[in-house]
Amino acid sequence: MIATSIEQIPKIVCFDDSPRGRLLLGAAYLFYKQGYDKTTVRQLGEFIGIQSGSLFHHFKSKDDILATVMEQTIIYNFARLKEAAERSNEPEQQLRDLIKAELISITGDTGAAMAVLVHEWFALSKEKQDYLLKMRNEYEQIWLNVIEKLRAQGKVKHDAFIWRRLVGGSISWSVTWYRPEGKVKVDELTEMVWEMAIK
Amino acid sequence: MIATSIEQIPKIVCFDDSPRGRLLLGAAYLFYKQGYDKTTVRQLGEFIGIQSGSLFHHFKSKDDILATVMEQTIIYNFARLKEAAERSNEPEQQLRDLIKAELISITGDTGAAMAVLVHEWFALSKEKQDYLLKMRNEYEQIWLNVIEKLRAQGKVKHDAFIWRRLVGGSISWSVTWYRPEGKVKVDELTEMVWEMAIK
DNA sequence: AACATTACCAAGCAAGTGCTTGGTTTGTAA
DNA sequence: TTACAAACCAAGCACTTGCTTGGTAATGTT
Repeated sequence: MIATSIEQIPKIVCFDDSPRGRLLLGAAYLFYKQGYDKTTVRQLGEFIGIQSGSLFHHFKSKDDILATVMEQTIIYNFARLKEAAERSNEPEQQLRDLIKAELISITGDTGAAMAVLVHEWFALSKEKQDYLLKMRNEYEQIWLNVIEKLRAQGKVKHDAFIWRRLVGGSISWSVTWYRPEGKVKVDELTEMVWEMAIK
Repeated sequence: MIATSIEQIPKIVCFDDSPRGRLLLGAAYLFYKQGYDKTTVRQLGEFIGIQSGSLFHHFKSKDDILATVMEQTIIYNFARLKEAAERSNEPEQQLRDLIKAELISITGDTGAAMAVLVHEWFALSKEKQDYLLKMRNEYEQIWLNVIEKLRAQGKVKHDAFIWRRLVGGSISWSVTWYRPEGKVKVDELTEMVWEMAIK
């Protein structure tokens, strides 16, 4: 059920294959599978094939590892969302692209890291939370821009913030049940969320 | 920001005011505020005003405290949902009642305990997960019954399971942002979710 | 070849963890 | 008053935790 070494798990694009990158990859996987607190530095060391003490050559604390996993994940998925938003000029299509991009972030290759981002948020220090929140706000701004265009066209009637939160909830929640290898494909799911959001 | 003794926090209906009940109330609060792992038995003891060792007179392990908090929460909110479903015979109104009931579970008095249920699920032993999953299934069945009625009327077109998960996601996610004491009232939010779900 | 940097090991420390133990207090009912 | 169980205390055990330290091997650069 749970892998015992880093060779057994799929790569994640936002982590390179330097020693540091592999460390982050392994950390993302273990934090995802068992939670941050239940993952010990000894276990993480063994997982990637070094002594636990050697971890602290790359990062100054376990906390720092978690924060870096989250930071890289946010940066990468921010870029992905931005790219999706620029793929079209037509708001309804833009919305479709945003939904799909976010679904892929959550259920695709970066899914484990994204889950860590949501689940272990409070394990972070307050300062790091604030720092990452700034990026999060930029991310949300992309959504809000599209929503406001849809509101101007009368296609969204509710408050933009709340609307985003309801739609975002549907998407985020998919981490708890959706499996990309299952029957329902991402495009279908995208369409269902899209219809619910805009009809 | 965070309370230091049990007198400062609001009661939760599913815990009585016996020593055992107060223990569970305090545990739900601390687990909610700081997470299960970061809450020590010493802190919990101090919070409710007894020695840490005395906790184990009431429960045989810290794990057992968490499981009991979750169990009581599920039982109580299962009853609440059942009651809501029986309030009307008209599916559209039933749906409204279900949405509102679940929103109240999550954002109202039992909110802290519900958050623990979601957040700390994997901290539970496998057997206890299985046990609680059975109750969870009964809970979901109430939803599915109403959805199937709506499908028969042609008011819901998508697959019932996925539909429920998208709507459930919107509702569950509200724990991350919604504050009952804020501007938006529960009835308004209910209406917004309802419209999104059925229109 | 000589040096510098990066990556790592082996061992262990200080602090904190859940939980146990043996005994004392408090409440309750006959 | 006596009897008994429930509720609790004070102390500490056995263990795990994140992290430090002083040193060695590997890697790359000039």
